[in-house]
Amino acid sequence: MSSYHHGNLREALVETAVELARQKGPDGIVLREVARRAGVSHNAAYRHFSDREALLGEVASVALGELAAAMKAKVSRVRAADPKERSRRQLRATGQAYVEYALAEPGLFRVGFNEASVGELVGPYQLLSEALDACLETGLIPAAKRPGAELSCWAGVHGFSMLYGTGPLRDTPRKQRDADLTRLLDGIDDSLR
Amino acid sequence: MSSYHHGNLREALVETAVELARQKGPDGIVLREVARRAGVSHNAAYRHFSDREALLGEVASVALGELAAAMKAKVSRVRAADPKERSRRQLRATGQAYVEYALAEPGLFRVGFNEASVGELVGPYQLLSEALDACLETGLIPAAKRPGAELSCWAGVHGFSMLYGTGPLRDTPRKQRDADLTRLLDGIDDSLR
DNA sequence: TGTACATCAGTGAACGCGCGTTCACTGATGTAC
DNA sequence: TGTACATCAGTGAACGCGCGTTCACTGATGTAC
Repeated sequence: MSSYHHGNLREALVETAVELARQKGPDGIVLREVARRAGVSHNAAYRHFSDREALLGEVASVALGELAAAMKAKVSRVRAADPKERSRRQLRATGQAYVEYALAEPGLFRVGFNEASVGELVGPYQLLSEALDACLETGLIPAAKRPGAELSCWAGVHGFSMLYGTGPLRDTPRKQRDADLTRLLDGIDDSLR
Repeated sequence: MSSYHHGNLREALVETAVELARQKGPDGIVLREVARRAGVSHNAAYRHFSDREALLGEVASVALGELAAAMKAKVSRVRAADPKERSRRQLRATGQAYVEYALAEPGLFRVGFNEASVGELVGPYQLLSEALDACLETGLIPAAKRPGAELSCWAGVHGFSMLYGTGPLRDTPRKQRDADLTRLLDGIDDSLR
């Protein structure tokens, strides 16, 4: 009786797959290994997911959810009396949180970006848009610079994440890396004035 | 007598592997498939490469060589009488060529970045540095902005390449994409003044 | 100039591995009467 | 309240596949004498 009906297998499989993605990235999500770790026969997953791809999609969704949550949290922690300064720091916070998440969870982050449908990106993207809107309202950035501003922000932090996360700059010492990130955000800042 | 001594197998294997990388990315470089396409038994490669990883490294090196060449070519094609304007356009050219290469050869590009040792990046990186130096000399960018300027340029174009190449924006229509790239480069431009 | 021989670059078979997916099955659950 | 039965969520075995790597081998090459 103990284990025939797991009761919560779908959720357990997703969690296990997420864990594997954390440790080894997209290629680490291997159906048989997921099943093994969940203590279930290797084909039980097919009761809950049509195939491996479907499970990957679920993991990607979790990853982007976490990313959005991290961004939101960091933004909400910003304190500043002056609205202009506040909007500036909030924009920076979105970028900072993005990079921090990508560096802390390189495997999950990659699954998120390889497997995400455009729709699932809505969360993080929306947060960036809102931060930019706020900067516009406070007058931090001029109206002329607002359209398409998402792009340079996103490209910058995404590129940074790639280069320092799994890319050729991955062995940069943390201190240097942090300084580099600050400079990158400064640059983005400047480009929007 | 025809085929026992290939004569040029090492080179042929690298070329074949490059071709596979072009078509399918890093995971497409499969030793047995490379050998098959080169018309040689599946273990012949071990006479020339210690293992699969060594072959991948060779492909990465080719990719980065191509990238550097494309950047160099585009820079050298810039024509402008005013030195300031010329340096500006040359800097843009490096970025543009980078993105163009990444989008035209997503598979090879990824091999280049997954497998490259820091040393092999020297080519492309150097070209960027030189373009920035030139901008400094002509007075296009102030001395205060020069240190570390490589970073925001690189992160920006690299992120763009990822998002539009294999990432979530990969289905953006070409026209839109080109406009987005122009805006990105404008932003980088602005951030350096 | 001819030839013995060392060296090199290939071959073919095999090892051990792991994967995703499908099939026919069976144990557990809960619901209708 | 008790029970027959449909349904659901698991199991175990098997299929077909392909991989990287190693082993003992053999055919071709070129060089020393």
